[in-house]
Amino acid sequence: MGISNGNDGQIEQIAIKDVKNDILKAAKSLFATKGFEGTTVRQLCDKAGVSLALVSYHFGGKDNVFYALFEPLDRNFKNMTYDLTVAEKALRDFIRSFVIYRYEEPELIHILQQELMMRSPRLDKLKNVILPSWQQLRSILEAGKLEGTIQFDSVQFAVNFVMGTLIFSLNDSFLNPSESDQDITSEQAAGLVIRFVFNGLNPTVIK
Amino acid sequence: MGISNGNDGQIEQIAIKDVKNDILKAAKSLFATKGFEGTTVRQLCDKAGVSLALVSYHFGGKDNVFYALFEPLDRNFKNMTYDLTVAEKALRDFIRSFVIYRYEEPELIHILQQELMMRSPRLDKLKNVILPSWQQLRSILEAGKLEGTIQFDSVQFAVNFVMGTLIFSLNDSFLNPSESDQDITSEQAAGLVIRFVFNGLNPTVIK
DNA sequence: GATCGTTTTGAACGATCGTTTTGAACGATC
DNA sequence: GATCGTTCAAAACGATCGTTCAAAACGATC
Repeated sequence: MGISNGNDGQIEQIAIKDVKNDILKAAKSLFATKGFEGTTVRQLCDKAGVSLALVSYHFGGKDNVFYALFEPLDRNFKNMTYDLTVAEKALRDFIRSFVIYRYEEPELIHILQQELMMRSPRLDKLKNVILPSWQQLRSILEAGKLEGTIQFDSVQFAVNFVMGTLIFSLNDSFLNPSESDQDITSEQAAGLVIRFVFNGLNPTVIK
Repeated sequence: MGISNGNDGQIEQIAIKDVKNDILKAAKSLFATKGFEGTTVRQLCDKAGVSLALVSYHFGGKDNVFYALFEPLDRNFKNMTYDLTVAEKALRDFIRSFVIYRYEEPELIHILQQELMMRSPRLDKLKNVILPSWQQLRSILEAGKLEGTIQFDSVQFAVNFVMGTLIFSLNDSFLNPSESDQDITSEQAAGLVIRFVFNGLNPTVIK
């Protein structure tokens, strides 16, 4: 589109190619609802309103559209650290930031869930995105065990438990999607998950 | 193959068609590892060691192979009830039987997980299999809330939390499949999940 | 051993997949 | 205004998808 409105090309950043963004937006939506394999390039281009050839032209193939979706997410997750001197608080912060991100980018998180479940061949290249946060969670849990504020036998199971709660508990109803639409803020959602993780269904007062 | 070893045809039950069973076995394995869409009929028949046309001939199509996988599971889940007068025990029993089934049929459960995550178009016909157990869980949780032994705000989130823990916490490590192979019995696994569900990571003595 | 229905085979079908090709349209530079 | 590289649209590409078909092979019955 017509960039460079007389100025130096410095504002190029905000006006880059509509087409690439349109494809990415359509891909995010389609991959989330129909999965990667379930989405065809033609559906993608139809939804994006661009010609069929442009996926290959701009991205070099369907796969690269997928990977391009997670590049910003990769950058976001790189520089996250938590204070391990108080593991309990670190875990709360971890959950909170995860839930908040989930509210900001529900489709990306949903795609990640699908790919994890499918053990898709694309996971290899997604490890950069996923591994850091899982390792941070693992560190937090191990610190909490030493601290005595967190209890578990197997770190592996504990990590999976927390991740499972993060991923699953906030989902809409799988089978009665009608009765979903529970409007809660990301802060409320985070509190909910935190209580599940720390106390399960135990009917004790939460501190 | 040669059935009817001189007797009446009464033992037919154990000797039914090799081909159909071979296809089902191959399908269970392939669908679990590569997903339904990721599996081709040709791979299926190769693995089963049968000719390409036999999937359509015996089952009438790839889809019907999929549904046939869950017919026995459907029958199993129909007649399950739990004593709701003691919801806490009912929930423990529910979790235990789920975990045990998970150990008996890990591939079927894994396929179900995938289909749920994908919100696949096949879920409609799988509702017969899935809905009953989810509704039972829901009933148990609601009974427990009345009883005062189980605490939560939204039934929906609570159901998802329990299911997420059941499904996720026992998974092998998604990203380091090497360090999996944690050999625990289904009884131990059930105990683990029960503790997660009831107490989370809370470092309190379990009763 | 001829005849029947059932099961299996190999080849082919039309449809659709992701990708490539061709050439026109565009804006920038000289 | 001619020429350049970039961007886009239409058509076509080979490959592969799930399924079907005609004929061969099989087992049971007469």
